[in-house]
Amino acid sequence: MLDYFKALGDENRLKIFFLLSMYELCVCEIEVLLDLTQSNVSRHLSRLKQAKLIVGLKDAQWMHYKLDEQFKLNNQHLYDYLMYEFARLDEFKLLKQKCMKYKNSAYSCQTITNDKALVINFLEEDLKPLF
Amino acid sequence: MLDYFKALGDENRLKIFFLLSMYELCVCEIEVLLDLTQSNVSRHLSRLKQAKLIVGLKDAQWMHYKLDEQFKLNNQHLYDYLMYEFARLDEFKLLKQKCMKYKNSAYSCQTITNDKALVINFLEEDLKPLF
DNA sequence: TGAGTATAATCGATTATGCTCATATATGGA
DNA sequence: TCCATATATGAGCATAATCGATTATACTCA
Repeated sequence: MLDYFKALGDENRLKIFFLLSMYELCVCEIEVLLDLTQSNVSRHLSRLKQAKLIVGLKDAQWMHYKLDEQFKLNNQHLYDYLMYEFARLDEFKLLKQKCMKYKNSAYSCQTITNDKALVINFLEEDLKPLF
Repeated sequence: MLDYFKALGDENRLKIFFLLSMYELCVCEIEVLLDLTQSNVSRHLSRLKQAKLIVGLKDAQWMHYKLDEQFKLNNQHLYDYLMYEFARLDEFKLLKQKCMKYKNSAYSCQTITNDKALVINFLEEDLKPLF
């Protein structure tokens, strides 16, 4: 319980957890979606993995991360709480838009880091304001 | 949400929250039940209060703290999760025993700090091992 | 009003955390 | 084999959190 709270008690890790609650993503995708450095993302993912909130799957040179199914099953109330708040808060709604825009684009794991700044910019454009 | 996780992401604060989920308690009682210094307890209580997890009520020179009812109402899933885990984990079962032993004793807010070390010792004695 | 006590606030030392930069490891493909 | 790319990790730094000790404040009661 303490490990969960510590792991989720950081803004960036909470956002990463949110993204992974919607899609299985690799490090470079999270990097772009949250505009964080690679080493930073990798470290946060390690902490989430260590807390058994997420699991990593290696595919060629990419590491894909997703929520740990055991966590969901064994912590139903906490999971429900997280999903409820994610669906309710504007900050996460915007991030969801951004994530969907990426998923609907032609970008992928293989092309996303060719021009990171460009993709970050593209994803920021024209998000529907919620406020 | 982040504030809740940060506030509960500390062992001592989680224990304090647990104690207050059972009983309304004052600073000196928490001090003895968890064997922490006064300033330490006071600081942790401030953080929990700041996160709107607990509320403080002043009664003469004593500050009594208890869970914030609004928190319970507005965060049902998280609250249920906490109660479920508290009821399940040995660490909290032991602490509950200790707390009940105090409540059933002759000690009170007024007398508990006369000989702090003595009361701490008394409360530690003969707890039923759960392991 | 003054002594005693409970709680809060403050200070400095220590430790933990998050970040960046640089480097190491692993994989795929030329 | 050699290079490019993806990820992980170590070093160093800045900031924040934690803690004990001390001081300040607020309250009670004689």
